[in-house]
Formats: sequence, C-alpha cells, structure tokens
Amino acid sequence: MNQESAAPAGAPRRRAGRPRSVVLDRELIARAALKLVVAGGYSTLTMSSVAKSLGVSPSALYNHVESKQELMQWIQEIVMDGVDSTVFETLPLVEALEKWAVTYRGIFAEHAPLIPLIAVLPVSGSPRTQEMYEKVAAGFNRAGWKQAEIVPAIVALESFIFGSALDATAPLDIFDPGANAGKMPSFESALEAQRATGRNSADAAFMTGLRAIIGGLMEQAEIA
Amino acid sequence: MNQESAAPAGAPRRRAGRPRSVVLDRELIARAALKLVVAGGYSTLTMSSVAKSLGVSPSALYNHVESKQELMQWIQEIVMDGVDSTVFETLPLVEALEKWAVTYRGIFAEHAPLIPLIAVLPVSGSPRTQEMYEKVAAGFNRAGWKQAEIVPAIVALESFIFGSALDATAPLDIFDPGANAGKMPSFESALEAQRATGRNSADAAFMTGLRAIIGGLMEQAEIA
DNA sequence: ACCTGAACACCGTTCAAGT
DNA sequence: ACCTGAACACCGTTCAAGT
Repeated sequence: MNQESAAPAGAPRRRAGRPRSVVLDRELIARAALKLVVAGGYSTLTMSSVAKSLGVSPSALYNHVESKQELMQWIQEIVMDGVDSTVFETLPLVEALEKWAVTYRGIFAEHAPLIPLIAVLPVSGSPRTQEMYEKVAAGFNRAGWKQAEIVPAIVALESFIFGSALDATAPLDIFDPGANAGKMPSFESALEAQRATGRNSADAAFMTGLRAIIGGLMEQAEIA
Repeated sequence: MNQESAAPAGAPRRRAGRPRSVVLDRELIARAALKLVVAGGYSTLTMSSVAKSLGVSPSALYNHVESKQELMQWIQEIVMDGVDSTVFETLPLVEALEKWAVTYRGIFAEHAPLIPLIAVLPVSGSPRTQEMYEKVAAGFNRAGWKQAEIVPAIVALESFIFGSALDATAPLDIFDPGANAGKMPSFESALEAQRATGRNSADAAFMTGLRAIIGGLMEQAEIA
C-alpha cells in the first residue's frame, strides 16, 4: 500500500507551466461571492450563481465550503475588514467610538442580510471581528474604564449600530401614515417637523442616538 | 345565462346548521401561523405547514394571502399587539420609555426573524405600529420636546431595541476566543470581569445601553 | 367564491462516477 | 484530490379544473 501510493519525495505532481484553468479555494470563492453581492445584492447570491461565476458546477463548491452559511461567514470576514478600528489607537475614546460607529454602520447598511447572522455567530470563527473587539476594548481600557463595564458598553454600541444599519435600508417614506392619515396627530406633526429640517431621517436618528448613547455611557461609567 | 345562475334574492345559499368544516380567513391563517412559530420557530413556518395545520392544500392559502411575506406581516401585527404603549399615558417619559423598551425588546427577541422585515416595512400596513408611534410621540410631546427632535429619538430607540433583540438570541458563549485565546488580552480580561458579575451579558448590555441612550437623549433634548 | 392537484421554477445539498 | 451530472428533498407560487 505504502509502496504503491508513494511518490518520489518532493517531486512535482504536475509539470510547471501547465496550470489548471480553475483552482478553487476559499479566497477565490469568497471574492466571487462578494462580487455577486456587490453587483446584484444578496438575493442574487446562490450556490449556483457563485459556481457559474467561477465556471464550475454547483456541487464542486462543496469540496471547499461546508454550506452556504459558511460562505456567508467568509463574506462577513471580508466585509468586517473594512471597519476601521485603528482610530482607537490615535484618538480619544469618545471621538474614536464615533468614527468607528459611523464606518461600521455604513458598511453593514450595505450588507444588511449579514446582520442577523453576525449577531448570532461565535466570534471565534472571525479573526477580524476579534481584532476589532481587542482594539475597542483597549480603547476603553486606556480611558480608565472599569473592566466589568467594558463588554456591556461594546455590546450596547454594537446593538445600536446593527439596528441602525437595518434601519438605514428602510424606504424614505416608511412613516407615511397612508389610510390612517389624521389619526395620529402627535406623530404626524413630529414627522412633519423632522421633514422640514431636510435631513435624512435615518441618518439624523443614527447621529442623535449615537451621541446620546456614547454620552450616556460616559456619564454612567465609573472610571477606575 | 342570467336566468340560470340567478338565485332568489336574499335566499341563503346554504341551509343553516350545515356549516363548512373550514372557512379560511385572515384571522384564522395568521393565528395558525403564529401557533406554528411559537411551537417550533420560524424555520418550521412554511406555506405547506400552515396549510397542513388548517387541513387545507397549500394553494388554497393563496385565495386569502398574497404571499408568505404578507403572512409574515400579519404575524407581526399580532406580535406588535403585545407591546405595551399605554405606559406613556400614566408614567413620566423616562420611566415610560424604559418599560416600553423592555417589553418591546423582550417580545422581538422571541420573533427575531421578523426584525429585518419590520425595519423596512411601511408603517401604513400596520395599524398597531401606528398606534404605538402615536402614543410614544404623545409622550415626548407631553414632556415638552421640540417637534423636530421627536422622530429621531424614537427611531434611535427602536434601532437600539431591534439590535438588542437580535443580540438576545446569540449563544451565551458567543465571545469565547477559541483558537485565538491569549491574543486579545484587553478584551479577554474585560470579558472575564463581566462574567464574574454573574449577569447575563446580553441583558446587562441592554439595560446599560438603554439607560445610556435614554439619559443621553434627555440631556441633548432642547425642551421647547 | 374557494378548493384541489399538478406543475413550475427555483433552492441547498448529496453522491456515485469519473479523472 | 477534486470535478461533473443526476438526483433528492424541499421551497413559494401559479393555474386549470372542479364544486
């Protein structure tokens, strides 16, 4: 058995200069999938569409990825790479948090279907996410926060960010009262006043809420 | 043609005492669907499963509902009914907001798959949601808030609530560092300190964040 | 008006067979 | 080791045919 399957040690199995037309791997598949998502949104992302874009049959993908869910994690990993966490190394905590949150929310507003997945996925599967948490936690640490208050603060901020990213995908006229116009006077006049400011409602809510939650956290924090 | 199909005006088409075994309607279908969800979660909710639970063929449902998406809206409407917005009529704004947010988040933690839908759905399709907004807006009004600041505050709170509801469905060990243990010292020690408190991480984050965002909003508010 | 049963156009995934 | 093609077990939805 050994003798039959053994090949000369170190001998190339294929001659150089005879590359395979396609060599699938994680990187290639993930990039192809992300490309499809960017081009046509998550509804166009199917195992078939990924396979087709790689010139391969759908079943071939399963030699490299366990499930569509795992492929989604790969995409998440790439997307997460776009979140800038270096700000915590150069800016005071409050400013760093604000910049971080703005880019974080902006990126996931464009990848909203990943949100329900991420919120539930173990971070151990995502080194980029772990790196991010480390940098954010270090920022809180440097600002003198009590250890036990850091994780709740991060999770609260992330919840707000993900919720706001979902909200950012809502249609602009989501609050139009429709047939019930006139039956909700308080809300309708508040809505009118907000509209008069000319600001995008989702963006205004995000910035207002972000400053409120950051400010509130800072106030509550018992600096060690 | 008229003569053949015409029946005596006002005559009952069926004798009394001979009820149809099933008379489908919106209420019946929505309740059956919700029952399935409560029993087995959203992954068990298919048009086939709903039809089966009603003793009817799947295609029969399409005489009463346009799509599964519409059925999901019906469920949302029922679920939304569980959110208590009357607190705004009896309690000061800050306490009312806190109670409202806690029940709101609790309910949608158990209906997380509805969240990406709701965040994007026009409120005109959901009278209960409209009622809720009216009561919340009235609460802000009564507290003397400037009109233009009410909607952003509500949307910010809702984003935090939805994000936290998603987060509440995460596994308890979601932050376990796995193979990268030791590589994220700041985060890991913060995590350890939080764990030592014995509090559920998601719940702690929600209450911390909720008080922070409410407190921060109140502070920012320019009372008219 | 409303139901059935067959059919359609998809999904993600598995697996024997090839190289 | 990795690919193909056929197949499986589903989805949501449509539609002609019945009553």
